[in-house]
Amino acid sequence: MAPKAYNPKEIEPKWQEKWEADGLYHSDIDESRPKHYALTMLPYPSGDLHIGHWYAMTPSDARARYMRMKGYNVMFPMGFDAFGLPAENAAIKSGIHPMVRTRDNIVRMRKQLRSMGAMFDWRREMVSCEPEYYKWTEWFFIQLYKKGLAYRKLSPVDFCPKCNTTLAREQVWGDDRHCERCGTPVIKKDLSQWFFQATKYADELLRFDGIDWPERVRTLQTNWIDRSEGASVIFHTAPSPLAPLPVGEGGDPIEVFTTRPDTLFGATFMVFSPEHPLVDKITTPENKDAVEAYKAQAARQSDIQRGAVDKEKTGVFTGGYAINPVNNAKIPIWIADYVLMSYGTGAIMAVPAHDERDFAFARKFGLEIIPVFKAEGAPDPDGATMEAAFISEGVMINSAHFNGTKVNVEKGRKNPSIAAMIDWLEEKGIGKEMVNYRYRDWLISRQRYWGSPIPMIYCEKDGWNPVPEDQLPVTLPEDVEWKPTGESPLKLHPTWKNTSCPVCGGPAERETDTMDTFMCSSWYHLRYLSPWCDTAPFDDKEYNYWMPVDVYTGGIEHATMHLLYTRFFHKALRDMGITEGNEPMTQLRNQGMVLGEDNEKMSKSRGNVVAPDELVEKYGADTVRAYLMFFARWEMGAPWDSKGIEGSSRWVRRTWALFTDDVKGGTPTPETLRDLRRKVHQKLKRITRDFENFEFNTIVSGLMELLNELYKAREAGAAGSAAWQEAQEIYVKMMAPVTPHIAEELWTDVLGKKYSIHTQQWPTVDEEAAKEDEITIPVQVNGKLRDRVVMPAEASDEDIKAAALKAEGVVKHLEGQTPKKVIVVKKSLVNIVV
RNA sequence: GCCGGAGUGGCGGAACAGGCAGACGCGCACGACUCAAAAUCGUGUUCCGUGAGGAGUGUGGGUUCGAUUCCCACCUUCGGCACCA
Repeated sequence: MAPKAYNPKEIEPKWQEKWEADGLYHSDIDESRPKHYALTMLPYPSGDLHIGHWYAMTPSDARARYMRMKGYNVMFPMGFDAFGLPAENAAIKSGIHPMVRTRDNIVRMRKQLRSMGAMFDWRREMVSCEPEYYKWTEWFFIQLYKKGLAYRKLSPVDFCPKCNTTLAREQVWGDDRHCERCGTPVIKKDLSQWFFQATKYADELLRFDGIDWPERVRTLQTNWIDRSEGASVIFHTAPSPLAPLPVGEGGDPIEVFTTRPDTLFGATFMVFSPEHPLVDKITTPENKDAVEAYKAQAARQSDIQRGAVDKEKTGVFTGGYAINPVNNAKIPIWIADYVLMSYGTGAIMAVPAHDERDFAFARKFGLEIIPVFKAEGAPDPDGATMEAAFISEGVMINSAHFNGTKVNVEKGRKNPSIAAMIDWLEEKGIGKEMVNYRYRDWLISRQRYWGSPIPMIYCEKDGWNPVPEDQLPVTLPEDVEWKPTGESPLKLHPTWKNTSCPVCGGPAERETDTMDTFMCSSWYHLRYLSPWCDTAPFDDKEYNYWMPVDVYTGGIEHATMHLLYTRFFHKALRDMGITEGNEPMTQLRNQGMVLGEDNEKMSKSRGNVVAPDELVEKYGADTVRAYLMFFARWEMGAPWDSKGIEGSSRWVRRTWALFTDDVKGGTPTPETLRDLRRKVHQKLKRITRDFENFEFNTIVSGLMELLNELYKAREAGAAGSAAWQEAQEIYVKMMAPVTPHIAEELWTDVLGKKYSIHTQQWPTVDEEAAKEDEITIPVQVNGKLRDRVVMPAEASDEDIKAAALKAEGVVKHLEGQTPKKVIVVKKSLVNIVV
């Protein structure tokens, strides 16, 4: 019988259908086995599965399969993050309803996802734009509202004029502050919107106890939150010439945040942000024109202009004064755009002697500079002549009873001078220890249609109230007009917003903004637990068994957005008793990006997009899977190489040939069989380790090496022996997570083993078989390789040393000299020093 | 400026306790098979040198018998943050 040719087009759909029919990848609660919840970030249903999706999902799938073979009860679900701007923008252009388009795309992408041969349990699929899902997104909003974590605030927000919607801080990218989605520079708008109080959890979000997340992500999140320790100090406005008041009495309080309270005695002026609410009040008539002009100019400038670091300092004097609470000094108040309303309190105490910015400002405008610490032992510096702000360690001066206190470079209370000052401020009641964050509350509102409705109702009499929970979901109306107006189409709908107040029953209006889609993706891992559940967002039984997520995989680009939101969400729910544990995802791993062959990011406009469907058509899914795992370090990514896939294709076909060639066994020597078993078990050991460590490229290269060994062994007549049978079995089991279809075909049909390969146990290493009998030991003279000696594995160091000294290459290089020292590294190397 | 990755052949990469640098694959060269090509198989492939040999993991130093691996300083590059008080 002629061997059957390798035909992925036949075997891949065949097994996919059988696995599906048998429910092979269904994951159900099974208390007798340890659980493993493997999660890969869900796609947005843009229409086509991209090679990047394959790159992200294939190794995740392979590892989930490996864990299953290791004996875990594995859940590996898949779904769609289906709300969002692109569908709505497409609707504005084409008139096709986003729901229609999204559902069509999902049908196509499901089919493409199935072609990967991944072990997704499709019974657990969730789609975030379906009312069965967003009912619970709304429910969560209400829970957060009831817990006091949702609030409404009028605030300047970043607004994308092209997408016609507000953006969260993290959706604004780049130096030119452009929209994450469309690249248009954002503008500022004042809108009243919903926020979640994520900052309440800032400190906890900085802790990563008990979770195995990459250093890189932890750093990004830590920098994003940017905790800074210091103190809040209350200054007061001083009596102005127009309204004289006794010093220390009256005046408006001015709260400032400072990381250097120990420099308070050197605060010689204050600077307000031009938008600070007290500016108008303190400005004196003679300064009014200049102040107004400066405010107008600052307002006109974009954030990028204002934010330029090397920009020359600008500012104007308001005519107003403040009282420094530590020494009652009367100090002038200026406004300058280097003070931002969005950080701290929008006002600073300026200490020019010890802050570079304040120093530059003081020199430019001739303001007083008083040094309050100096290098130990140095003469007192003179504020009038010093050339730069002094920021190293030293001792305090010019600071009343603090003089002599040591100042180091530590932050917060670790610095003795700061600790001493904070204690004193608190005792005197003029300030207190405080922590400030760059992190902001989460802006939820989007002036858009295609998102989950915000289930809130406004009544003239009773204000804002949540929709009663038994009336959820608030569904999106289907008959809306697509107009890019900057308002939600829900606002323009003639009747949808009209409702009655849940408190008084009188006429009221619904919130017409919808939710940020990050809200949907903050809890999708919970919906996978029981998407069939209609009485709660998830079934507790499923939660208790499966959660937390054991391995979460996805792109690094979500580090400060999705991953931070989902952690906040989990912690907030925990505090309401809805979830348990401190973190939703125990282990996180990030994959890199597949670039185009031109080394650029893949995009339609560049024409460098690689279509996975074509590759599957040409090579089969197994080859594409193997290549994606092989061609780069997973966490790094690499540019696509269309020639390289030939290597993976060759490996798959050579594997097929090895198993299907009609080759009779010979009379192998015992050494051949011993060698074969050794190679097999050594590779098994390494590949097992690589699966544990997410090192997918070496898993495939290891399989390639083993295949080469199998060919050699067959050449030496090993076919048909027991060792050969074992080698074949272990080889197929090891390739099963990587190339599930061909592995199944070889296991079930070619070898005739019991279906299915994917329910087999991962093989165990026979350490005895893996051991080397003989070892080749490199011998160096002065660190340079000169010869090798072959020794029995159990040879003593003495024997190895003796043999090494006699080796031909060594003798030649010793040239009769006596070795000073001979280093024998156990079973690995000899170095002779002369 | 601050924080964090990464620098190894023509290319992707390997080296997992500090111990043979370049596994595996792509590409390339030569050979076998073929009328020929493709496919397949085989051999070779870090650089310099005919050779013995020498050099070599971004650069410069250090520790060590021995450093891609550890330490110090720097360069390049990618990503994040940035007048953050």
